Amino acid sequence: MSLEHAILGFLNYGPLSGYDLKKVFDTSVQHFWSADQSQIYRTLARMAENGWTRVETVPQENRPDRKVYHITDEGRAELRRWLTTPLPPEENRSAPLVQVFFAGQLSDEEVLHIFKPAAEQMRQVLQIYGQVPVIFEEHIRREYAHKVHSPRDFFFWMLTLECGVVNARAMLSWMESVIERIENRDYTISKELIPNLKELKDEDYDTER
Amino acid sequence: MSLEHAILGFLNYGPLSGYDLKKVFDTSVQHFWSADQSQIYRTLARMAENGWTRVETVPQENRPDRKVYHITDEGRAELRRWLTTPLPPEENRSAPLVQVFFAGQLSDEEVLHIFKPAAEQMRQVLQIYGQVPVIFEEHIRREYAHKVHSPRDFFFWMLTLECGVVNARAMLSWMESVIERIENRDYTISKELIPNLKELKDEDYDTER
DNA sequence: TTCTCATATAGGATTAAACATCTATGTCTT
DNA sequence: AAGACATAGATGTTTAATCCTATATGAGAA
Repeated sequence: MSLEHAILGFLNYGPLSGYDLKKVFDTSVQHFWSADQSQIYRTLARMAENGWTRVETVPQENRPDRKVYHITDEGRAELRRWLTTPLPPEENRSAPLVQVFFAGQLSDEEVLHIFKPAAEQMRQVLQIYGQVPVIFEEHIRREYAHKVHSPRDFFFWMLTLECGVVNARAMLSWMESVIERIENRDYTISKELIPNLKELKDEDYDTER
Repeated sequence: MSLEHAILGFLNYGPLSGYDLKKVFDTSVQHFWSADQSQIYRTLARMAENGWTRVETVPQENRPDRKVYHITDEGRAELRRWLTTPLPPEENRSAPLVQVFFAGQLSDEEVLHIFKPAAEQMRQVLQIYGQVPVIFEEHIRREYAHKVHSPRDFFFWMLTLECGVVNARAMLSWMESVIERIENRDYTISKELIPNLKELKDEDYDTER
């Protein structure tokens, strides 16, 4: 699980409570790792049992005590171990691609009715990405200034955004090319993208159905 | 859940057993939707309770009975409903990006030690994608020829591959650009990709640590 | 005055999935 | 003769995550 390691990564910049962590997740990594509030609390509790974190209970008046988590030496070791370990290839499950795979069972109009909102969604994602650095910088300047260590840290933070933009642009232009082909009733596959494709001949199809 | 709908999609081409389905998943959609064997059986059982499928038990000698699942009218209706419903935006969790985000805590060499295997992995993925149409076509010609309906069906199947290739290429060239920048100790963010980025000045950083 | 928002933590229920293991047997290879 | 592989199905356990709800209270807005 990476939630644990993401938490360790943040705690390594300084101690935080569950509440703090939720805010940090939402304002910095939500574009590639969303975290549920209750999940954060539960994970934090488990990590304290593991010995990766140490809890400091800060009493407050008229409010539940803040439980501030500090990273321990074991936690730091685990973070380093994980950060330097190449990850096994992810298998990405994509529900939209399931729709595409079975889209032959729909009419052209219905297919476009799926692709057009999806393309529009991608454009919105790109817009949101455009605003992430603004929000992120505000946040850094206000509350977390003391946690920005160096331009090099900042570089890696922004790389994750770059990755998102690259991805979203690639998806968008692919979707647009699909929309164009369908509108032109041109059901051909890009030879450039899929070179090993032999064209199936008519006799390969069961035209009975 | 899309596993249900993927199963409905396949059953709509013709009745299949759990065992058949596992093979079909592994040879056609594994590049964007892997399915666990036990998960398939359980889902199939649930769907039969739902009324989306009907079970036909085919006795065999010296072997467990085959339980062949047929799609019902309700199942077909549900499939259509789902296929024509635009999906809410997916939030993609990416453990590798978590590593990138916290890579500032590592040395350049250690970062390259993550990125280089990742890039190599991507190249392999692209190689595998190159062979998918070959395997897929063999499969179609042998066992599932009767299930290929039309060039249009085939078009959508191959679109899912196109998408994978587009994605993998985008990721690979991004990774290569990151590797290059790090090797040159050039920690700059692409202005073309992230235009809204104001450069942080030295006084914005806490140089104490 | 009521309502929402912010602060702060936490438990219950449910879900999708992964992982391991089990039951049977036929065929093919070493 | 032993082992691997294919056929065919199924259960138990654990994990990560989501959703909903509960407990407290202060501050500010409608």
